[in-house]
Amino acid sequence: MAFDLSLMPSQYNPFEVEPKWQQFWQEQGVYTADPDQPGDPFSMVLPPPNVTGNLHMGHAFTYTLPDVVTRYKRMQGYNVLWVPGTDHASIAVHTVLEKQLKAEGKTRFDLSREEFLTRAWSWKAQSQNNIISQLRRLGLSLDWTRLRFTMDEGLNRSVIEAFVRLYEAGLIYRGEYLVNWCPASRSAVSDIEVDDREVQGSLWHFRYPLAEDPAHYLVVATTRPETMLGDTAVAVHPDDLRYQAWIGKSIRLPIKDRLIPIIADAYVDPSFGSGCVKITPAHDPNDFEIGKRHQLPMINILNEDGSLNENGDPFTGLDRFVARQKIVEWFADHHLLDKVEPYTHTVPYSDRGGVPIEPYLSIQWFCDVSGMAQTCLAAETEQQSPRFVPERWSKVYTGWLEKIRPWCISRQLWWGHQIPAWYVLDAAASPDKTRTDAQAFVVARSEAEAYAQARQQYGEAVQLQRDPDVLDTWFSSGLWPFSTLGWPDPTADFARYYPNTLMSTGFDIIFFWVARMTMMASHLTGQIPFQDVYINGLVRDENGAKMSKTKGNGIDPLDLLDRYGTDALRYALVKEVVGAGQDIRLAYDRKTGNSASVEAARNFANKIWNASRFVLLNLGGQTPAQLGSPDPGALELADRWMLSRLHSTTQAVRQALDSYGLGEGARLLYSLIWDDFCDWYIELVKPRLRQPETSSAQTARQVLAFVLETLQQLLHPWMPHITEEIWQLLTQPPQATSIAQQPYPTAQGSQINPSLEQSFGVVIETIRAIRNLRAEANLNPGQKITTILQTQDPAGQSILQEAQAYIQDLTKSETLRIVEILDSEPKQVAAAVVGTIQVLMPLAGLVDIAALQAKLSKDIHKIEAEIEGITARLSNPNFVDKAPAEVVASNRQQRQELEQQKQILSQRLSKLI
RNA sequence: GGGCGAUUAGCUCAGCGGUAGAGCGCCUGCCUUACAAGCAGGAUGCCAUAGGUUCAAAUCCUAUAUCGCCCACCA
Repeated sequence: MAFDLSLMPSQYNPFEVEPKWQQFWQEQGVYTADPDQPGDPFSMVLPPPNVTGNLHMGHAFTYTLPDVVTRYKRMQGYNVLWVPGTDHASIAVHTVLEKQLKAEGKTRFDLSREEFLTRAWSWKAQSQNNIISQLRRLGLSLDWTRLRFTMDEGLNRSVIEAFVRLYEAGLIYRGEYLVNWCPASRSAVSDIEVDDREVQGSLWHFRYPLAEDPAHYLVVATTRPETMLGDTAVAVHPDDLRYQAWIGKSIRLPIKDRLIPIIADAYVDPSFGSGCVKITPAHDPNDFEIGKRHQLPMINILNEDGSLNENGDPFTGLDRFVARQKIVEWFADHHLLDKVEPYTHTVPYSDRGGVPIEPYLSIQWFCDVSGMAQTCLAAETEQQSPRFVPERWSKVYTGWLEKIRPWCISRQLWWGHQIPAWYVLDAAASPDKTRTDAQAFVVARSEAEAYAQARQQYGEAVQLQRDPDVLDTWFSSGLWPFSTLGWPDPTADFARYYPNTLMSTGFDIIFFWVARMTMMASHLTGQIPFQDVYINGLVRDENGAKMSKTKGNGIDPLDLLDRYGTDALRYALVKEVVGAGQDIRLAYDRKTGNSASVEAARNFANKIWNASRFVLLNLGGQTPAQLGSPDPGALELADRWMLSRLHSTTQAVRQALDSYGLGEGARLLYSLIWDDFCDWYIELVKPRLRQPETSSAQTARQVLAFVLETLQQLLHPWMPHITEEIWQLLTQPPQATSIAQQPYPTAQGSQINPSLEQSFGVVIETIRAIRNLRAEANLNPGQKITTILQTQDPAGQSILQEAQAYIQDLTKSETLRIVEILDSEPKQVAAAVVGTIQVLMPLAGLVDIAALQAKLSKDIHKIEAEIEGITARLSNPNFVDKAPAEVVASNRQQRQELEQQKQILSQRLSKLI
């Protein structure tokens, strides 16, 4: 039965093949994990993409890498679970929705919380569908039956449980904190929403008179004069000799006429400015820390909209920037303005509001993570748990844990997990976040539980109001490795797949996410949540710049998928990866939308496709199983060479994959498939297949079938779709099954033959030399020639004899003579040397004597230079004494060979003249 | 200011102790019944600079320069 060619057009079409198998995998549940099945577990959770917008190139990269690992592990027989999901991303979703509201001329405060959340959920539904279909297009082997969302019912239960447990352990508390406040949007913003801009400002130097002696003053400098209204101290360095006498005395604060102390704190840099710093604990993070150290009062002078409050008297009601001017004028008028300098400094701006943010004192919820951090540090330094790949990221992780600070977990937003704390209402007052409040509250898993608790403590008539704030998104993300497995319930998944085997993510979220997961997990589950952390770098644009929305230099992965197919994009991204954690640059032409590197990968796919087409055309419809294994005794030289290459590469690929060498594995297979299999083996086997009835042809078919199937399995982790298609066409499995479920090829040491590979290399070089002579003589491709190979080396003789038919065929030599000694000397001969083999091509009337002469001379010069180098080395006694014997021996042998080559070339040259 | 990467062919990058490799691009021939998204052949490199270790350095060490990232940011 002949192969139906219509199944394989001469160009590979990923757009037909890829959706077909994505659907097949889904329908067959190929990636659905079963905890009851055998096999060592290999488990991962997908870093959940935000439910905002589309997948970008970073996602394509950071998700393809672990997919390669996962597919490898699955084929190795592990019981694999890879859990997909999405993240609710409080801030990002708020940003999107509030932008929509703004277009309608509203703010979220014009809506009820319920109305806002309804909008948020519908946005989420739409966005999640979009993202899921894009993840599917990447061909990721995720278990979709276990899809989670960080705000779904089960995860909400995990979050509430975690909060209550941490609270009950005394690790969650309320406290004062300076948040980044955006006066324009009247909300707190996170650090990542703060955009540092360099601005040309001024540094104002104010004189602060001493209380007991107004004639003397200290000079303090500030970039924000209005904050002086909230000053509660002036600080100097404790060792600063200039101010020793002042420490402990008081300043009479101008305008406010308030007495504030002069304190000593090592934070102050004596060499900067006057060495005196005004301290405004309620409006500056550093001052806040100093204020706490010295128990200074914290005076908030601002309203939520950035105007001055009653503490800002006499400027109450003025905008902060208007007040700034007034205050500067006041100091100037009172001869207390020492000087004004132009000053360039960075000012934090709100991404959302586009105005400078204010550090703003408020009551927030905190998590004391210091104990967890210590546990994680000990695990990392003592047991390398988790193990970072590459290892250098471990330092980033431990460095952050070492200087850990309390984690502010409350956010003044609506979309997210609402904090499970209820305030006891006394005078029907809502909780006031701007002052230290002594308001009573209870923390509980539900409102009913909260009331039960409150009634017990405060009597039956008690009324409760839930804290309106939500938790930092990273709080739920921090539970992701175990909340997705059903925690806190003792589920089968949790028992089987926790802790995870691998966490694969970008370096940018080691702090935000990886450390939060290890800390939360260490406390709540008593375990580090994953064994290995594989850190990937960035995908940079064609100029090496980081892709970002603001720069607008992103490259849309969907465009590249549409143009080249999924396998091509996957392969192009992974092939670039060296070791791990290295950034990659993606070639891209912004005008045409072409990407040279993805195109090269697409061409590689097409090459595989056509090689498979050739094999299938020659197998007569038989599968590898039907053809059976070749009789070892029937294997010919090329067969043995191909099998050796296949097995030695298999070994190298497995070694690479075992140490996360994903790019190296990709490159090894490229060369095996394109160079060894296509350029050499298929070409060598063609003459045998022209006589299909012979046993030589049958052996070739058996080897071709076996090698092709093995290649698909080897390559499958990188290019899952095309390998599935070819494998199905080739093996025609009777039942629905996927290549993803086949065992990964194992290398058989008995088939690996280095000396065969080496001597076959001589054959290849000889063929190349003959082809080169043909090309230089400008012979027509069809022109038949006679070739003479001369060598006295017995090993050379024997390999050439064995490969005679190959050489003759691939060089179109009508006659090929292999001799030890040249009998007759033809007149006009093109010549070259391979090792100790002399290659001669009699070409009466066709040889350009002058050109050949020049070429031979050039070769001789090159060899002489090499001989000189080796001779210098060998005549150095230190080298001969100290270098390993085999290195010395190989140098000697090399020199001998080069001398022979030189001799042959010189003879040839002399005969030419 | 502290830390981490990178610097190899025109471009993008491998190699990481025994004197250089790939893909793309370029040049020359080819539509050779698997593939022109291809085949054959070819040209191209003081491996950033300066020291050091070593018999031997693109490869290890130390500085320097340039580029890039992260963290902390002096009122």
